[in-house]
Amino acid sequence: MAKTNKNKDTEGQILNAAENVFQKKGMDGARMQEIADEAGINKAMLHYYYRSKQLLFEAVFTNAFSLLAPQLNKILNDDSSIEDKVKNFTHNYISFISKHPYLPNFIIQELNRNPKFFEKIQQNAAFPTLEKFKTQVTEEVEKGILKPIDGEQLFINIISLNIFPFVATPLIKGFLKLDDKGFKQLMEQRKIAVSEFIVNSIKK
Amino acid sequence: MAKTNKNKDTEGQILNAAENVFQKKGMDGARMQEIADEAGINKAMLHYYYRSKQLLFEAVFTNAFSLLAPQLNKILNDDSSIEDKVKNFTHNYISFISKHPYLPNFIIQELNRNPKFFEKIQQNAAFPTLEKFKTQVTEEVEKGILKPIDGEQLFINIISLNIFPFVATPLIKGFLKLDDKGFKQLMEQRKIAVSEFIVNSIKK
DNA sequence: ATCTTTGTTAACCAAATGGTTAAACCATAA
DNA sequence: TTATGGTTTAACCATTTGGTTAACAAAGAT
Repeated sequence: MAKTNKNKDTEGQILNAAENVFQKKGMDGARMQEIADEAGINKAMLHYYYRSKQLLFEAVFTNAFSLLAPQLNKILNDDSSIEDKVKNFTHNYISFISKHPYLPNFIIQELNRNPKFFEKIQQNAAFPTLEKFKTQVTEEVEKGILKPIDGEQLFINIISLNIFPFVATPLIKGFLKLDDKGFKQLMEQRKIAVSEFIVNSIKK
Repeated sequence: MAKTNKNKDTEGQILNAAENVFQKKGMDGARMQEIADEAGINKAMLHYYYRSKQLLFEAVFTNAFSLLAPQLNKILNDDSSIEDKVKNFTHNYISFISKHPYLPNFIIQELNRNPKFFEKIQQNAAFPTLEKFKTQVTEEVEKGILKPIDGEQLFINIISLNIFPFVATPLIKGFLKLDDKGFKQLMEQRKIAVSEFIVNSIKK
């Protein structure tokens, strides 16, 4: 039933299927049988390749985060100005997430369920840190490029504005009375609207 | 085990316990036995008063949303200027959520699990609509009080900035290397930081 | 006092679920 | 051809879980 089975090998098929099911239903809601059905194989194979539901889930989770991490690095560790980073990140991130709509909610939800998972993703090679971004904000404020603002708060603001609509999609669609198409259009507009909104606020 | 059992009656005790468990673990992760234990009663009582897990869950869910709805009405249907509403809402909402930290994530998560629940909460008497807010933004833009901005985008921005940190708490705590106390302080600062950020962006 | 309704419990049940096993399958190297 | 090793399957198992039942207690109602 899986649409995009790039992998011919069983192990990859399982991971693909597990991604679909876990990201839609979460650890608690997912069923091993459903993953097996989606992969078109016997349930015992899941255990043959991944031992347990927990381990299969962890494979999916770290995999998911390693997709997201490089996106965050673009705003945190790129060399351009804050203004340019905001513009680029907003544009790129919304494009990226439109292709992986379940990703942010999945990660946030499972991190809420078990905050210790954060340690697991921290081991990721590309794990992003805030340091550079914070000093850069301080510098640009001192140089008079930006209005005074705390780097941490700005970081939270940027990711809030970009990520939240994709986490709370049903809520937004409900309040704004949008169907799938309308929501997509609105997110398309946000590529510019959000960066304008941020730049308007911080640029001197 | 429940800390705040204001209700002496069994039915209320069950609802309190169910709120605790459902909001922390979600529909799929919650166990009827755990709710019974938390309420200090027999599991059969849950079914005696609420028939099924599904119905008990729905009672908790609509209850939770009816706490949140009046908060949203403050920004959508209050009579003050946009600037004042932003300031008030930001301040009040962050205070409110600090007392109910599981609320926004619970609602968002369960709405993702089953988007049809939106119809259920729409029947709520105090259900907020966007109409007034949108026309008010258009008016203030025309009067030259605000820079040109779309009302819907502004609404999304406001709730994103206010809600997201409470939905993605473990992520924020991880990136910013904060403990509980540090996170609380940061949210306290946001009461002013967020409204400044928004007002800076939209005020002419 | 006794009947009736409501509340409460322990024991029980059927279905679902994660996980295991033993046998079969199959490619490949000797 | 036939061992050999990894791969796959159907059947099975133990536990968990939402839900039920029948007996019992408490409290009004008559």
